[in-house]
Amino acid sequence: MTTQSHIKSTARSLPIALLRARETVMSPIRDMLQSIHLTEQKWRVLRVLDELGEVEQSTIAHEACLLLPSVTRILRTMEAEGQISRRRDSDDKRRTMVTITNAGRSILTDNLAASLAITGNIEAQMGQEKLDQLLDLLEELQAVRT
Amino acid sequence: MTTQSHIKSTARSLPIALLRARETVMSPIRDMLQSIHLTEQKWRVLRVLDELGEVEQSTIAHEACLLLPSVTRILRTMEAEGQISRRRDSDDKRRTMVTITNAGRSILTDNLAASLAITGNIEAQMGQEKLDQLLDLLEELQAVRT
DNA sequence: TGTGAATAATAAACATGTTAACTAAATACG
DNA sequence: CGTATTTAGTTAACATGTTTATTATTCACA
Repeated sequence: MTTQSHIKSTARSLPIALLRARETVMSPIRDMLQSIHLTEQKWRVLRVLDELGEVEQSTIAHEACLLLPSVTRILRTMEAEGQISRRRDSDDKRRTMVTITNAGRSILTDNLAASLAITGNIEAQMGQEKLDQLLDLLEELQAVRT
Repeated sequence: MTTQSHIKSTARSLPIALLRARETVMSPIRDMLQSIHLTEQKWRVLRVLDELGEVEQSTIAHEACLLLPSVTRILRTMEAEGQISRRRDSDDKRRTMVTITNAGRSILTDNLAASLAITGNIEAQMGQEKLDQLLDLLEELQAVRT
């Protein structure tokens, strides 16, 4: 028995449970990313760009769960490193359109096997069905109006 | 069609899906915390201490998904603000034992109704059964060896 | 069509998180 | 015993994220 104030256990607190689960999943991924000198944030940007093609910076921010000022700084270094390219949109000159370069895409493909191994390990322990179910529920949760 | 490199969509990427789902859930909670001048991290520390009673700082770090240097800094200000108290363990003088104070516990109880309302809203949209299922799956995922 | 509001992005100041090095205490075990 | 290793916590330097203000451009609509 503890001194608890009749509050739901942290394991049943949705934000804490999501955070802890994410830490578990990210641990081996962080190891992989560290070995290729890529931050978690840059990796998400590459994933989003690979998926969506050419998009504006606000879209990257939204999809990769980053704030726009972070995106500005991150893209500046990613452009310098040749992983992405940027151009001013001619229709709306406020917009900067961003695309992944071949070099950027190579980073993803070069590490595809390692990524699949990490996912495979989790799938082997939880079972494919449960993992799919979890991803379905997470997608549904994302769609909730808050 | 996009330029995609045969990589699973980000919505089916476990770490990205967990992050996005967490952003959805945290949005109203962040509003609540901002109104009581509490950071997300301090809120997690209070939740963990309320749940576990007196624990050492490493335990807080592990349970609240924080690094030890962050815990050091966070606890220093929380002690100054009277939300927690610390004492040197007499058996093992390396350890610092931490407890939540009544003032700290009050912060949790004072905001219990608001927290329940946020959870209630999500539950109303997803259904209790699915939410329970999601929490079960998240607990299971946390237990995976990586 | 012109003027106020909204939007995209950036810059600067600040807060927070992270890494590496360090201190103090405890443990392992030769 | 006593010396090497491990552990708990802190500090300091650095990297990253966050907030607020600013600029440039476009949109809304009177």
